[in-house]
Amino acid sequence: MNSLTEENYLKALFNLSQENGEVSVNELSKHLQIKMPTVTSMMKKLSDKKLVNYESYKPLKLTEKGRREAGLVIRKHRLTEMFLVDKMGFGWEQVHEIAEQIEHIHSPEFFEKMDELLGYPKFDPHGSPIPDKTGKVEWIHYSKLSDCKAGDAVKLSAVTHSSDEFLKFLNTRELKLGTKIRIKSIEAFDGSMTISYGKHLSEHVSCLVCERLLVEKE
Amino acid sequence: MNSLTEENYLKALFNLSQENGEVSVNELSKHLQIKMPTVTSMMKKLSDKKLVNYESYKPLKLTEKGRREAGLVIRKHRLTEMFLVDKMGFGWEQVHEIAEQIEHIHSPEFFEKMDELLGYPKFDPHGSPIPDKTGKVEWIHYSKLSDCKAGDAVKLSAVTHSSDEFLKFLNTRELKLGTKIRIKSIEAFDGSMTISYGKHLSEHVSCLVCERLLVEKE
DNA sequence: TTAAATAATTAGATAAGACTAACAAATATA
DNA sequence: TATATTTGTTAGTCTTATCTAATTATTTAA
Repeated sequence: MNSLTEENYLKALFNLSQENGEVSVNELSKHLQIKMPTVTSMMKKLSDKKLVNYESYKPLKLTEKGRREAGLVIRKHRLTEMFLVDKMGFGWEQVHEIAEQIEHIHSPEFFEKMDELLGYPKFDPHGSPIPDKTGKVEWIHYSKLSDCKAGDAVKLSAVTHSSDEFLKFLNTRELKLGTKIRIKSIEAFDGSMTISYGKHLSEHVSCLVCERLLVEKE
Repeated sequence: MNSLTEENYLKALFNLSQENGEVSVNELSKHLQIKMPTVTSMMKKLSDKKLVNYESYKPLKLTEKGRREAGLVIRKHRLTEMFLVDKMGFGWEQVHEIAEQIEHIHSPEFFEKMDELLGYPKFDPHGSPIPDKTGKVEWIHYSKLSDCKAGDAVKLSAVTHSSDEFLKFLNTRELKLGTKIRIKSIEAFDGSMTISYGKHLSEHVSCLVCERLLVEKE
């Protein structure tokens, strides 16, 4: 059984290693807001538990076991977010903080019941895939809106950040998952875009926003 | 902000001091399964935080502030139990363990939403009153079934123990809250009773069980 | 290719919350 | 009332998870 703290390290490693599978101590330290020596010592501990491959001065990698256990925590997080939105009436911008706590509840029955009541959902309210009961996650490769070209027609399928402020911003612009977007133009010097969707015929969005929106080409 | 550990001590003090308002270190130690020296030092800490009136070798008493904060934890526990039973379809014997964990979630909105979805319930699935938003609880004085006389007709209104095994036992006997019970006879030597209710015309229940059933006289 | 900057580790300290062993106070019993 | 038992406290240790300061590797830049 992993402690709440260990679960948080595993989850962070899982999320950070999505790209290349490797994470530096420094990255992990910054992401968790925990000083590097503390991270180093936890990596040794998780290495003893066969959850992380750790060698001095080498990048960190989750083992298969570590990936599985991290996946199970993330499964609980995402199921919870879905439950809060679908069954309790929260907005997608409100659920991250609550799920961050509920993901550590130890009760298979509780999450089993959520899953059942939700009808076994495959994605959470931010478009992230929900790992299966073994902790495995189907990795879907969406494009960033920022990587699209002027003229492209795409569908908003997920967001990469779940902070309250960012999602509230999307709410004010009426940008939600499923929204069909057309890229009217891209500013060459800062990567910001002018897009149209629904009733919004001409909205300007910054590069930062574009990088956080994941889309599927139509 | 109290730690999870502190919350558990407060809650235990609250529950144990229902009778006379005072609890001994020994009692608290046994109830929490934590050795006495640990309890003593935590009492000093809670005393510094003005949550407990602590003096060496004197019985423990929650302060007004302590009672309020304990009440708020118990409110979260009982709202959760109600939610699990009413909105998620758990049995009353399954919810204690889960609520024991969820009661420590820090999110007023989460419990506010539960309360709203449940229609502001006054009692949990075991008949215990749910403290209000200030942590205050309406103390209702039911009788123990074991204190009733032969011939009494009563209604089962609450149970004093929420363990899985005990509640499963009540399930098998189809004893639920609201059940009208008539006491047919009482064994003088062990206090066990023969009772009738619903389709059960003659059930024998031990003294231990009678002490855990709270009833209202009709 | 050496010096500077960055990243990582080691060593040692601290706080929370648990423990045991030993002692002291209060209560119960002979 | 004197003694035995039970209850409570003190002192000191352990573990987990954090920190800072100092040191060592590695990487980057001159």
